[in-house]
Order: sequence, then structure tokens, then C-alpha cells
Amino acid sequence: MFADVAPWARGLFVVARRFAQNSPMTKSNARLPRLEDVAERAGVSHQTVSRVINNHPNVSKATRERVEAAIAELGYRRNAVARSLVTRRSQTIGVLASELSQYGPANTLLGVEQAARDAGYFVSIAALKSVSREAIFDALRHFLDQAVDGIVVSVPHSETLLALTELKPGVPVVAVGSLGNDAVSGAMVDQHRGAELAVRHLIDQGHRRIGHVAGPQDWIDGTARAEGWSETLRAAGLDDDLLVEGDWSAGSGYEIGRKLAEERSATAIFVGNDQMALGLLRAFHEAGVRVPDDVSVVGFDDQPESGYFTPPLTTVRQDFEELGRRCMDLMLAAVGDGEGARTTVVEPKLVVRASTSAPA
Amino acid sequence: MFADVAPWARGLFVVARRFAQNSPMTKSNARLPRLEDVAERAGVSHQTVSRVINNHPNVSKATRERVEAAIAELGYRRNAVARSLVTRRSQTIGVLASELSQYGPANTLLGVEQAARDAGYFVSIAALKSVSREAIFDALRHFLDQAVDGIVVSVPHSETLLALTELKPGVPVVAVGSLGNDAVSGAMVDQHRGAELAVRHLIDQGHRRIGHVAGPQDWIDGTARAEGWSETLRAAGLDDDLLVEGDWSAGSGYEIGRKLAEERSATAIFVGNDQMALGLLRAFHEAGVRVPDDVSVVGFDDQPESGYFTPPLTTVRQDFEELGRRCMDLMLAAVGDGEGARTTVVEPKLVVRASTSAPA
DNA sequence: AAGCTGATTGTTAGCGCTAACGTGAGGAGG
DNA sequence: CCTCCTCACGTTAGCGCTAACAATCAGCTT
Repeated sequence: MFADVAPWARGLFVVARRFAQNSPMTKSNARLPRLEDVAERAGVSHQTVSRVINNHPNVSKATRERVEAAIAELGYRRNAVARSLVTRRSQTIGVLASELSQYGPANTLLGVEQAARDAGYFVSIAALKSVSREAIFDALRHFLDQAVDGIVVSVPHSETLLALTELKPGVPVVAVGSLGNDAVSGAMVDQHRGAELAVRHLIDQGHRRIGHVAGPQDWIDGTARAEGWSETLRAAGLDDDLLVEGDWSAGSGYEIGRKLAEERSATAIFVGNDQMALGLLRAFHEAGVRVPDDVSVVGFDDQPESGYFTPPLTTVRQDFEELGRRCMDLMLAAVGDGEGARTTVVEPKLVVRASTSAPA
Repeated sequence: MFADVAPWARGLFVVARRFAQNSPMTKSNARLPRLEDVAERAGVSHQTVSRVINNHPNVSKATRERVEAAIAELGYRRNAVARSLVTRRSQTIGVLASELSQYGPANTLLGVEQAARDAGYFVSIAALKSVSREAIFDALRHFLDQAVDGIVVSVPHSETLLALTELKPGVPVVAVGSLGNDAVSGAMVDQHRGAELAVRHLIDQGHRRIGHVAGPQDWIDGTARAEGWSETLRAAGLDDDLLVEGDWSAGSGYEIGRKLAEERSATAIFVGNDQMALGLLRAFHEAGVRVPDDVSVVGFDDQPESGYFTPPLTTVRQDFEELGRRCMDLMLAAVGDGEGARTTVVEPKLVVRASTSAPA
């Protein structure tokens, strides 16, 4: 009967039968077993069963084994909702995110989810369609209603932190992408440092006129990268007057690229993310501007595709998995010891490919 | 004092104060108000308050107003956990997903989240690191523990549906990316049709040797697109012997592209997704194969960047928002009327850009 | 006036769990 | 031998809510 079933899937049938047995689907008769049922079967009180599943120390080995047997036989699973009601905890953290269609935010979410699961937490998400106070307020309230144990906020706009600071929700909050403050922990990739790496690389190659296609300046990352660019240039005694603001999209990169191709004022461009860099490359290609021969280009993010652009893009890699892990570290510390807010910073890394070279 | 605060953020301060007041943070004294408290203040029973917040009909206008005033004054919010305990519902749906780093799955999740929120549901996610029966089993159990009202499964592997079929979890299940069956609803973009659109486009332009760089054949989308390619060719009396399997990544597209550039057996290639197509374009460029002059290339997905590839990519667009909406439609139908499983299919759309033309 | 009806409100009993306290057996110490 | 303590377990009382039933009262009918 399993002839055309993939090997890994076969075991599911076994599992399926267990499910079907006590499933609420078989409505009329069956009810999921509860503590009481297990207790009865094991010949102890429900409290003792509770002790067993919560690993309390004062249970004799014999009883524990008897209870565990009963649990297995009945297929008992603790009702998480009932537990939450009394403990006011849910083993769930809420992730408030926005701009999830962007590479960075999406991968941040992924990293956090991963780390949360690894830490035994479940995650509930709320994606902000637009960043407004009502939306943030709503989402936060919802999370509190659900009795989440903590909230991760990944809303990469400048005002976010400010808002959170005043909005003490009574559970630990970790702001991704910012340093945090006394009340709110922060986990971030060092954007400033990333920009510095990119610009230093260009300077080292001999460039003296280095422009920047920035992300929106109401994004934390947008301003941080722009500042990093600017300060690195000034530290090297170079001008930081070539800045244009895009909107992170390849389309905006393309438009800006067309203008830059006409002006030809810089020999190198540090672009705020890889998508805009792609648009730039496209525009340069159309205008006959060769990369890197005529102009060098550096991106930011290191998306999986960036190595296959024409030409392969030199860029700055952010480790989102690590970011997620750090984020959960902070969260666990806050949930556990109730410690105050802390900060953690992940180092970005320069990835050199073929879009940069010494100026002509 | 608000001088340097963004306009939208100012209102948050007001909100913040309300939060802070009854926040669990002010541990010692304050406790969140509950039904009882509201009832007392309004001079009614807690049940009447419950009736008001649940919009039961038999409450006099005067009482309702008094209760609503009390609710507002106390800043009362219903405890969702307590409610869940008794109703066995949570206004939450679980989304079980995998491969979230891929464009398609990630955007499916986004679409579902959006639609769920619009429908007044919250979403809990579980990202499968690897698709195994234990992992699926675990995630499903977790969702059931949380008393989710329904589960959306977006695990684009062929075996998924089979598994779900037997694994009746007692709540409605919608499988994204498949047709479903009697027990499980299905919401999908018509992959077969998408492939047909792509291949027909190439045939119409005069191509007779059309290859396919397929996705992994244990992915539903991978096989469906390959079949669509194959059947469209055969229906036109053309050969379908040029198939190579990639892994969705730009890297695999690049490797395959190098081989194809050497062989030069086809005048057009239908690629399983845009990322592999990017790799292909890169390899062709390096090998001096001109696109579309020497070889035409069609992708699948229409990522936001695809219009900025070199050359801009002709591809097939999937509307993930629509998919998410349809998915929730099915879910709501199932949750509401307890109706049986249904299926909904979203039509893909061909987007013609510069990577295709008539053969030389 | 007694009885019926329907609208409005109150009372009671859980949902399944944990925390706090109570109890009894057994061993240590005087 | 009695006290005191410790361990192992049981009992009780909620967490905050909804559902089911009971009660009240006005307005009718007969």
C-alpha cells in the first residue's frame, strides 16, 4: 500500500492514526485527555501529574514512571491555553515587523523565528502594512492580549525606538536594528561599520570621488549607512557631497543610475542595498558606462543573487541568522533574570567581487 | 518638547501613558481590570458585560451604554487567553511554512498574513528548517496546543498533501500550492498554466527547440512547471527532451547556463524561476552568448528585480497577495460553515520584457 | 385578576491548569 | 518515646471568561 509514497512520509500514517483517534473531529464521543484523566489512570492526584510534566523534584521515581506511562498511553498533551491563563505566560514571542517584502526585514524575521524556535519559543507575527501609531499600538495590544512573553520589534524606521521607549508594554522588548536604550534592548548589525568597510575598500583602491545612493532617510539603516559613508570620506579628507536618496527598489536605483551615468561626477558609488545596485548596473549598462572600468559599484546586504549580477557585485554582507540569535539571547536574558536592557551588535563583512577596481 | 519628534509618533506618547498606568510593569498594586471590575463599576453582573462585548442582542440600550462607559473608563480589554480556554478558539491561524528564504514561499507567507489580518485573524508561524515527518508533526501539534482555529500549510513539497490527508488535526487545513482533496482545501497559482504561457510565448515567436531548466522535482511547483513545459511542447508537435534540473538558486542556474552555452542545443530556455534565470543570464554573458539574439530566456515568478536584469527578463508573474486572500477565503468558509474542502486557483500572467525575441 | 409571553438580567458551573497550603509517613535527634 | 523535620503527595482555590439555565418584570391576553 505504500508503494508510491515517499519513504519519509510513511511514518506519518502511523502518526495520523494517533491523531485521528482523539481528534476533536470525532466530535461526539471523544474529548482530549486532561490532567484529571491521566491522574485517574495512574492512580494519583492531578497535581502529581502536573508535577511530573513540570519536572518538579519531589516526585518519587516510581510515581513518575507510572504517570509517564499513563501520559503515553492516553496520548496526553498539556493544554497550553489553560496553562497560559494561570501562569500568564505562553512560550510565545510576538514579532512586530514591517517592510517584509524587503530582503533585509524578511531575513531578519527569518533569523528571529529560527532562533526563537531553537530556544523553545513560538512566534506570532504581525506585519505592519503601514507604520503608524495606530498600527503599532494595535499590534502591541494584540500581543499583550495573547500573553506573549516578549516582543521583538523589527520596524526599521527611525521613530520606532522613540515610540517603544514610552510604550512600556510590561514584557521585555527587543528592538531589532537599533541600539536600544534603558528600557528597550537592541540587536543590530553595525550599519555604520558596514558603510565604512565599503567606502574604505573604494578609497584603498584609489577612488577619490565616491558617491552614495542612499536608502530612505527615515529608515534607521538608511541614515546609518549614509553617515558611515560620509564620515569615512571626511576622515580620509574627501568630499561627501555626492548623495542621492532612493527608495531601496531596483527601480529607483535605475532612475538614479541614469542620472549618474550622465553626470559622471564620481568614479565609485556606494549603494545602500543590492537591489538599488542592480538598477544602477542596469542603467549604467544601457548608458554604456562600464562597471568597474568606468565606475566602481558597491552594494549592501549580499543577497544570494548578488554574485550573479552583471558584473558580480562587491557588497557588504549582513548575517541575519546571527542577528536573530543575538536577538533571542537578549530576549531570554530579559525574560529570565528580568535584567535591564542590553545591546548587541553584529559585525558586517565586506564581500569583494567584480564590480570594483582601481579608477581609470 | 515634541520639536524633533515625527508627527505620527507624537500620539504614541498619549497612548504610552495609558499603557503605563495599568501596565503589569507597575507590579505591586495594579492588576488589569477584568469583567468583574467593569460589572461592578457599571452596576451590572459580569455576564451582562460579557454580553455587551460580544454584541448579544438582548441588552437594553441604556445598560449597554453604561457598560461601554465603564469599559472605556477602566481601559478594560478582554483576556484572550481566558476566552480561548472556554471557547476553544483563539482567532489565530497557524501557518506552517518552509523554504522561506525563497522568493515564492516568502511572499506566500506575506500574502497569507496580510489576508488573515484583514479577516481579523492573527497568525502564528512555524518555519520548518527541514521537511521531515517529525518536524511537520511537531509544528502541527504545537498549533493544536495553541488552539489555532485553522492551519495553513505552505510546504511546497510533493509529499505534503499526502501527509496532511491522513493527519486530520481537527481544524480546517488549507494547503497552499496544491489542489487539496476531500479533507484538505487547496489554494494555488496554476503552475501548469504559467509554464504553458511561457512556452507558448516562445513557440509563437518561432522557437522550435525549447529547453527547460527545472526546479527540484520533489517540489510541487518544480514538477508542475516541467509538466506544463513538456505538454505544451508536445501539443505543438515539438520535442521535450531538453530538461535539466536545478535547485532554484542563481548558482545552479549559472552552472547549468555554462553547460547550455557550450551545447547550444536550444534557441530558447524556459527557466523554473527568476533566480536561476539570473544565473543563466550571467553564464551566457560570460560565454558570449547573447540574450535574446542567440538564445531567448523566460523566467518564472516576476520578482521585483527581474525587470532590471541584463537583459530585463520576460517571466511569469504570480500574484501572491491574491493567493493569500483566496487561501483565507477557503479558511473562513471552513471555519464558518464547517463546509468540506474546496479548491481555488489563481491565474498567472506572462510579463514580456527584453529577454525573448524571434530566433536568428 | 390570573396567566402567559418575551425581553432583560443574574446565577451557577465549568474550561484545564498551577500555586499555595495541608497532611501523613518515615527518619533523625534529643 | 516524643518532637521536629523532610519528603511525597493530596486538597483547595482560583486564573477570566462563556454557556446554560434561572429569575425578574413589563405588557399582553383571556
